[in-house]
Amino acid sequence: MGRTTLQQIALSLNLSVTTVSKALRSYPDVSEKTIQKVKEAAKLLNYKPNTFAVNLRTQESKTIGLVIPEIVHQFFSSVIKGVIEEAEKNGYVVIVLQTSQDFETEKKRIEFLIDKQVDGILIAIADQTVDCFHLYEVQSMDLPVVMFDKISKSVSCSKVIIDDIKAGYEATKHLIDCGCKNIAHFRGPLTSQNSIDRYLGYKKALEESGLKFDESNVYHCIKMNFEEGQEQAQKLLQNNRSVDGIFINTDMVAVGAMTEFKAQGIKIPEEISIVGFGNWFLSSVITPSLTTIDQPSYTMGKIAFNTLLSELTKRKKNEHVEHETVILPTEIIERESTLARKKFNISL
Amino acid sequence: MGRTTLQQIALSLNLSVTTVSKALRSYPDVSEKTIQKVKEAAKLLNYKPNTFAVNLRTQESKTIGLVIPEIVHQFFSSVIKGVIEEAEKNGYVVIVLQTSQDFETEKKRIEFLIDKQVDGILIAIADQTVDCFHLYEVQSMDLPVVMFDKISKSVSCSKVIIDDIKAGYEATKHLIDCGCKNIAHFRGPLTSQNSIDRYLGYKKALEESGLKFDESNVYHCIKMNFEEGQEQAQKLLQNNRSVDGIFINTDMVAVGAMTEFKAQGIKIPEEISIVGFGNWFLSSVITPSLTTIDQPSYTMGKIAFNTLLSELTKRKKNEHVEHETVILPTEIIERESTLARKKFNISL
DNA sequence: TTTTCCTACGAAAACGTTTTCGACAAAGCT
DNA sequence: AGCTTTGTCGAAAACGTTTTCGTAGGAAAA
Repeated sequence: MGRTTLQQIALSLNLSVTTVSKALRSYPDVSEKTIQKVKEAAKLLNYKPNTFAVNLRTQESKTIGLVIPEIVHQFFSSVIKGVIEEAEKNGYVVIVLQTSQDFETEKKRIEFLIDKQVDGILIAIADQTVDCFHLYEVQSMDLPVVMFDKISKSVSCSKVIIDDIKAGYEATKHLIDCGCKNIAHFRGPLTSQNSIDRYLGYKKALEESGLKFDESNVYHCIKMNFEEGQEQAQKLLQNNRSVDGIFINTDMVAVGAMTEFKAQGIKIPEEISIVGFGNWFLSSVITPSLTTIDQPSYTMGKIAFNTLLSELTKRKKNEHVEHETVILPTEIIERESTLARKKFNISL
Repeated sequence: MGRTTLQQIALSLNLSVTTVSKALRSYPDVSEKTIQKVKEAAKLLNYKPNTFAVNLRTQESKTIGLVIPEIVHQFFSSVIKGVIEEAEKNGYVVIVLQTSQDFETEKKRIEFLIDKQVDGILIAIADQTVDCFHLYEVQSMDLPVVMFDKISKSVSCSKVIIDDIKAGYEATKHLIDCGCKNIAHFRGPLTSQNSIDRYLGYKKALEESGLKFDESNVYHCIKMNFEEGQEQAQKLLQNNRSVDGIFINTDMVAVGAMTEFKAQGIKIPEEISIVGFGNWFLSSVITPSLTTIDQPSYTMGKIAFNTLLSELTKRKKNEHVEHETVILPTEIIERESTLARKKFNISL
């Protein structure tokens, strides 16, 4: 009973385990005739190699770890999908783990993956992550690491990202083109490279257009959720009623802000234009629909896996691996939260 | 170099591998003194058991498979989160796989998991799944299966579900209480037990309230996405303009339908009241907000894992395992898509 | 004929654990 | 003293592969 083993095939054919093993992998030092015989017998007996034994012998698990801040999240769940699909195609298994944006749990998750002996790690680091010693440790164990989306410049590894500065610049530029004169920004955590770059893009667009940049127009979000969008919107209304446009770090916060503005009777886009980030599905169905920056998530997952895979295969062949940084394109999606004002300008 | 092994600890302490192994697991036949010595040395040398060897020896992987129709999906991603969290607490690893609601890929995924030698499988079957031989096969290999949410009555295993009949009944009852007289239903695939039960609940509510049940008021959705919601809404408008309430199988379809109704200038809830299903986040932020049925997803994932875990531990102890069916509570969330009409009735 | 060279196969080690079974001493009991 | 019990430890087998190294025998070359 149980799984058929090489042993059993060997016995049934009067061959040795060695020959059977080699035959199944089409070694050149076994005759074509026996290769056929063995493969037939294997199919007949429904032979499946014992993963545990193979792993132990080859010292690799065909398993990679995927570490992300949140699972229930449109962007990251799309990444998961991309990674898993690509992994499955190549016979790899993915262990998905979540950090809840917390540094300590991130360290624990990495430790867990090392314990489980994955072949490599794909990670989008937590916003709270400040140092990356836990990743250096991974690398010191000779495991390849590929970072995507939420990266740290301090780690020397392959990366798959978007150009957040450019995206932030274009989002802000769009608001300027719509005629906004006093543009605020809801930014993310200070430690997040995404937030930093989008903020820099925002600043650059303002300065290039001759609009004054005012630090008091920048609002900080930490948790980046719906409620924080509402809170910051309230704060903005208390501070400065002359703001006529906002570039918001992420769609979820933008939707929170829009909900608050609507509740206070402020008209979007007539009084305030809003640009979000991420092109979440919900941004297309809320009223008014939200202008936003589309960023690839599914393909980012696919590409991230494939760069990791290529590092893995190169290592196996003892080839030199060159770290590469892939930058994926973003695109602005114009919708109602800015459209009206643009029309208004054109008619002038 | 590389990982420290039992061998190395044994050597450094002048003990045998056997004793070291036993000491680390605190066997009773090794003295307290050496246990301490060994554990110290293990910590000092940063010993981590080699998973591959342990797996091979114990013939278990501490890994389970999680098979779901879609990853990028509010409900299922929450389930994933629940499962993974609970698994991590218990030292288990989760392999997440997606079927895209397709029967053939479901079979392939199951095969993949068998190949990878998981200890058990958690599954929400695809809508297109008609027979469950692939699951019988899993069970015949002595692997426990637990189904959740999307189940098949033909499989004898533990299940974690909601009472879809009751939920469908209450959704429809709510529409009736709001004064709707001609209530339509957007149902899901014929092969999905969820859809069947919600449909039955809808029918039951109508009949109990003395409203006529009309099969032509039932619209079939297959893919259950936004676009289908729009299409069915269009179809409904062409067929029958006297419908004043709809119970829609899932929020995403409901949002599609609402978008179409709004585009056609039909007022919600004044002309048509709508109840969705699932309490997706977006249903709370669209205009008007959507009345819906809240169903537990995160806890469903947690409970599903734990019932699987208990089956696994019982099997290891050679205890008899009793299949159980856990039914989790649902709750109706009343929002604007039905609220107004209710108020109107009260004022009469 | 002898030597060399392939071809096709197998023995055995290794991967690192866990567990069974014994061994041996010391201690406890008639 | 003889016997059993108890407390510690280790040898060895086993899990199922993969790979290194041999070897037997026949064919080709000398």
